[in-house]
Amino acid sequence: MSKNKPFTRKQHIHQIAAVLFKEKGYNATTMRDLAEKVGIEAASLYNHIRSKEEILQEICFKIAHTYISQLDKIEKEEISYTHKIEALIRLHIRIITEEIEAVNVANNEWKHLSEPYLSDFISIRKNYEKRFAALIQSGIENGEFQKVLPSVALFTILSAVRWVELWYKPAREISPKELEDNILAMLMKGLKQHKNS
Amino acid sequence: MSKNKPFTRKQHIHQIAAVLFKEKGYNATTMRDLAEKVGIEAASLYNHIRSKEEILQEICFKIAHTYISQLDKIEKEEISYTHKIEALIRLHIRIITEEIEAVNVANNEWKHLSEPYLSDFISIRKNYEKRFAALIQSGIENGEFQKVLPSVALFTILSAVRWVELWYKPAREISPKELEDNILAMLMKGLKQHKNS
DNA sequence: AAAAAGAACTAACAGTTGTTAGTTTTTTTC
DNA sequence: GAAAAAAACTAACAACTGTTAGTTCTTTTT
Repeated sequence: MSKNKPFTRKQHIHQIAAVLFKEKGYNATTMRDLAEKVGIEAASLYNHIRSKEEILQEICFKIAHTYISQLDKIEKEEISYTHKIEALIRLHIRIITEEIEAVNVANNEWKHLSEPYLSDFISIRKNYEKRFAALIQSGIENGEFQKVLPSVALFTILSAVRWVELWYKPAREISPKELEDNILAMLMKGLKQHKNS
Repeated sequence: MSKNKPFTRKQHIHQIAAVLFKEKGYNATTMRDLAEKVGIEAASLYNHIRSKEEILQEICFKIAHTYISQLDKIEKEEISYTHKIEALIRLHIRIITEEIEAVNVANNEWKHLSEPYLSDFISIRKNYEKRFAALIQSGIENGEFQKVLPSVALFTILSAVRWVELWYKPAREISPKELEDNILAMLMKGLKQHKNS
């Protein structure tokens, strides 16, 4: 029972698995692929994990939990809806740039979860979207935002920040901060020039 | 040699394959799954197609061609950059709502293409993005658009319309036209209320 | 240093995969 | 209606899959 190490072997396996799941997809990644990258035999993986799907489960739910716990915090803050939405957009971009592989897996490979994990994951996600949409709705009622359909605004925002995941590379010439500022400008102000600003 | 039918068996196979590839992913869809949905034995599929991957190839390149040919047309029209970008956004939404399964496959399963198709597909796509970004760039230089990074604007737009593919269902209470209008409003005007409009 | 626990190994399994070979049935052509 | 072509079938293959069993080596604990 020794767990005072900075990185356990299990975490190491998860990390490499996330990279492979992202690159090749969950189904196309074999336990032998994974084992090779880790530097052991496929059978040896089972000293650290219970199954291939367990890896996927832990990646997906870890990311889901990260988003939820941050949303909890933002909901409680006493700031304008504009600032709440901005905070959420920045949050998404930051999580993506920090944990790009895991986020990608959670976004693209969750469908390979088996029940009851699949249903769980979907309902966690729906709940998150509902709460996000409620903030937009409040901002519209408040007069802070234009009268758009909250669901459309929600998905426009969520998908806009999601592209970061497909596109962002640490080596890129643009910093996460710049990225945040530019995306925020696009989403909050729109593409069109306004005569009075 | 009889090809005067409204739908060939091959087209039928492609159509069902697109649905399955979308639902379960390319790798998780077996030829036996596909055959069952078509109503024949797996081996019989090979009277109509050369291989499993050929199906994926034809789906991906058909969609790529649809986008490219429409972009060709829009580039040539003599309208403002604002109208060109709007036309492109509407185009994306329309293609997605009309061919939702095939678009989903082209967007999510292309990575399972083998060479040289993989490289081909990637370069077609990059070329499309380059031309789209050039239109945004011109609009900025022109003063029609805000000074955002063209690449960020490009990806914000592309990803915003892409979510439609994950979200749109023909049974939904919202029509494609409404969807277009709402997304356009979000992207062009932004979420925030402007005092003078 | 002995004992216990952890983590690696080899070998193999049972099931699934895309695909081919060879044959029979159905449809089209003349 | 005979001949040809198209499309279905059954059977099977070789490769690959996740995983287990049993064993050996290495590290930690006492």
